[in-house]
Amino acid sequence: MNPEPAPDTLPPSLTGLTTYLLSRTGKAARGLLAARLARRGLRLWHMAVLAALADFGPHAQRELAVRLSVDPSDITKVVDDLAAATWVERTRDPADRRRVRVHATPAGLTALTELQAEAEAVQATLLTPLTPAERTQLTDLLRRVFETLPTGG
Amino acid sequence: MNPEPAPDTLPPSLTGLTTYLLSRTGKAARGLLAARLARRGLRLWHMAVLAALADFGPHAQRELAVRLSVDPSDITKVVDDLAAATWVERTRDPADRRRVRVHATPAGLTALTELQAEAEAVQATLLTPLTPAERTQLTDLLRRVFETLPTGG
DNA sequence: ACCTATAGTGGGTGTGGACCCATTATTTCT
DNA sequence: AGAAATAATGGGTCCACACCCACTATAGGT
Repeated sequence: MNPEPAPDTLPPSLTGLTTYLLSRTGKAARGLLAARLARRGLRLWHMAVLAALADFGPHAQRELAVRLSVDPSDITKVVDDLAAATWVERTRDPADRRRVRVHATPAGLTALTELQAEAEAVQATLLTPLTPAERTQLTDLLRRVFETLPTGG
Repeated sequence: MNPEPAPDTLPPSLTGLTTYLLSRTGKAARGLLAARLARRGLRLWHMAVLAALADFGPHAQRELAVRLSVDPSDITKVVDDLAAATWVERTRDPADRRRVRVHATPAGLTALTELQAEAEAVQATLLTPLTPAERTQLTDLLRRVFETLPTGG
């Protein structure tokens, strides 16, 4: 994650490409957030799953997998961790006992709020060079690009 | 790289975070470009090294490592590949015979132009929802964010 | 001459992410 | 009832990336 490595000037052939800028700033954003979550022993998927439960209520694990476009078997592992932290609970769906309904606990919701605060802190760091108006503008442009993404729009 | 996985709606708690949008669109950008380069048996660093040589002329390998913030031993491997493709040539620096001067061949420069075309194709795909004015606006905002990045100016 | 520092190289490690398969329990279809 | 589909789980694979160390060759300082 390239800590402090004497950043000579990069080739304009690269920095002139929006693709490159997106890729690099995206990686930085991801890295900063991941680092903060790592301090709590978490990864990005933990936050994503919590967010899905908070926004849309209880899910079967398979529903989580579909919504977040993750392999079901990986969802199992993420939910394992969240359950160990008492942030979510698993209950067999009585209507279809194959399904495991996952719901966030109050502690889980509180935790999510903290994680979101972390994300906003990263955001503040990242966007310092922009005025508030420009920040919302950037977010807006990004959201529109994101929504029509080839993979997962 | 999540090909076509039934993209249900994502949690607004996530999509409302600029950090998240940056991370995701950045990853998509990187993924699309990497996929195109992979078809030619290349990775992003190959393009980066070529770009550095094209923009700033011959480098000692260590200079490349510093400029691009890559480990010197990894630069060796990238230059190995580029040399095998006859896109760069290595020559011992007669003034300091420890140094290996790397310079791009004409073939290498032509190749770079093609790679840049690939990058612009990705860019076109990615930014379809935006008007030309908005695209330059996005690039502009991103460049400013990128230039003040915590890691790698 | 001697010692230290630097450039390049090869080989290796650790991590995270995406992916995949086999197994078990349960449901649905016929 | 029996067959086929589905949910969850545990186990692993594969790959890219960043990183690090040991070694050789050369240069520079004293």
